[in-house]
Order: sequence, then structure tokens, then C-alpha cells
Amino acid sequence: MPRQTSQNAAKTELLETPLQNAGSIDFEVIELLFFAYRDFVSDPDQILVKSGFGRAHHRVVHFVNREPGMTVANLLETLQITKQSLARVLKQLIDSGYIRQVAGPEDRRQRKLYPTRAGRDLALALAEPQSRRIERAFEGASEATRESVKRFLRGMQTEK
Amino acid sequence: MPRQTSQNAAKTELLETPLQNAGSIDFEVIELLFFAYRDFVSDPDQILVKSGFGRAHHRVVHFVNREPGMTVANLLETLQITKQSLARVLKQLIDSGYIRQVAGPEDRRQRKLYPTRAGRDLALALAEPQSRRIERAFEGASEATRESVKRFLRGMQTEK
DNA sequence: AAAATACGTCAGCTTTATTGACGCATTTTT
DNA sequence: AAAAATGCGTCAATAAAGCTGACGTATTTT
Repeated sequence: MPRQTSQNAAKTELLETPLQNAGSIDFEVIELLFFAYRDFVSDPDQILVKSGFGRAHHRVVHFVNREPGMTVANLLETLQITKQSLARVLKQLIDSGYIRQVAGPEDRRQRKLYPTRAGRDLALALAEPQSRRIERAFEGASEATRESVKRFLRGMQTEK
Repeated sequence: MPRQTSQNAAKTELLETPLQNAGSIDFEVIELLFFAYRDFVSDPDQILVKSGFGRAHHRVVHFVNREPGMTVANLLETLQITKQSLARVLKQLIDSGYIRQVAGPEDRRQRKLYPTRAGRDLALALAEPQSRRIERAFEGASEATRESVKRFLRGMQTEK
């Protein structure tokens, strides 16, 4: 037993070695994803504060523009949040005139969601800096490389 | 002027066409990043609820393990949050024995942060499912392709 | 000796999310 | 036709995570 071991060395042990790519753990890419996403969302965040909206509003505006006529249930599944979380955000967007609801033509219980012109403009304004960032990250990349990156990102998704 | 235009057509106009890759806006990659990150963080989230911790704790544990001896100021800059946001999270991790502080040897105002053995184990447990997901997304990819993806992710960061 | 720095903390607030329950209109099943 | 299920909105209570601003202490720099 080592002498000079101040109380409970085993339990209070401090590790000074950096945790690096080791075993099968890829810390490098984990970190790259963190930083990439952190900066990726920082662009629209700056625009959103001006309108008094947040990230959640952004997501809703984005997906409703991408797929007009989607239902509330569709949106909940896409965002993977609860109905109650969506409620306030959606209400604000409707009240502000960015999104409107229409009763479903076949199933009238459904509320189909559509962007207004203002809603489309907002979606475009938010996407613009993100898209510029993506273009910058792809700078000089071949079409094949771009496809590889997309394939990687698709592979990161949980297959439904 | 069109007849049969119910009140204010221009202002309440509903857009039914999906917003697609158009002009210079790359909606496809924007969405891929959203879904990739959403699922990427869902893995550790499930582990964290068991310990009563959240995503913020994860980030702190991760970076302190990656760079033992980092200061509180380093961490704030990396995470891009405020001191007060970090305070509660860091305190909980210290109180729970995952992280410890040591006064800086040169500058004793600094608090250098180190993981304990438990803190390292937690970081590894959280990284494991994320790393498996990354490996799956890279399946069959050449070394060159992997490098391309990393280059893309680095390019997404705001240059400091 | 004075100023600046690194850190912790107090107090109050906002946003975003959660769970659970209920009500209404409508559609599907029995 | 009646009963059950579905899509949606809402109420109430709560939690996690972030924010701003201000101040105190120890320490280092000027």
C-alpha cells in the first residue's frame, strides 16, 4: 500500500490524461458534430430574437414550408416533441400571421398547416445564412464528396 | 381585379407549394443536419435521465474529460453559455463526485477542472452509443470519405 | 496601493420543454 | 344507432436550461 496517499485515493483519484480516440470511441467526430451544430443554429437564432421567436418557431416554420398541408400530428412526429410543447409555439405563429390552418378535406378533424407569404419569407430569411454556411463548408468539394457527406448525415438518423 | 376574392387575398394567401432547393438555398442539407443532430443527442439523453442529469451536464463531462485541467473560463468559451448557466450544472457534477477542482498552480485564482474515475466512466458511457452511431453512418466509407466528412464539419464552424 | 482578473453566488426572469387530464368534433368500429 | 377511437386544443402544474445584472473574495497585475 502506497504511503502518502491522502484520504481515499481510489475514490478521489483525479485523471489528468485527456480522453482521446481510443477503443472504438470516436471523440473527434463527436466534437465536430457538436461545434458544427452549435454554430449552424447560431445564425437563425440571431434573426429570431428580433421577432421574439425562438428555435422552436424556426423548426415549425421550416417544416410547414417544406411540406405545406402537413398536419399537427405530422409535425409532432417530425419534431419529436409533445403536443403541449408545440401548442404555444404554433399558436403564436398563427396569431402572428405566419401560418394558417385549414380543416382537412377528407378528415375534417385534421388541421392542415400552410405558410402565408410572410411565413415563406421568414423561412427563406432563416435558411439563407445556414445555406451560406453549408456552401462555405462544401467549398471546393466535388459532387461525389457532397453526396458522401449527405450519405453520412442520413446514416446518422435513427431509421424510423 | 378578380371577383370572388374573399377578404384580403393578398394578405391571407396560403402557399401550397413545397419550399424546395431553389436559388442558392440548400434545404436538403439543412434538414439532414437537423435530423442527424436530433438523433445523435437522443442516445446520451436516455442515459442521462437515469442519473438525473441533462444535456448540459453531458457537455461539461465531455469537455473536462477531453481536456483535463481546463479552467472554468475555457469551458464557458467552449460551450458559449454564461457563467451563471454553467454554475448550477458544474456544482451538481462536483457535488456528485464526477468532477473536481484544483487551484491553478501558477495562477491560484483559476480553478482547474479534472474528471474523477466516475466522471471518466460517465463520459465513456455517454460517448459509446454516439460513437456506434457514427461508425454505422460511416459504414463502408473509405478513409478519404471520412476525411471529407470531417472537413465538411470543420468548415461548418465559425472560425474563431 | 490601485486596478484588473478568475471565480462563485444571489436574486429574478424567460424559454422550452415535460406529464397528465379533460373536452369537443369527427370518424371508425361494433 | 351506439360505442370506441382519433385529431386537436387547452388547462394546470412543473422542470430544465438558459439569461441579465450585481456584488464579494482571493489573487495577480499594473
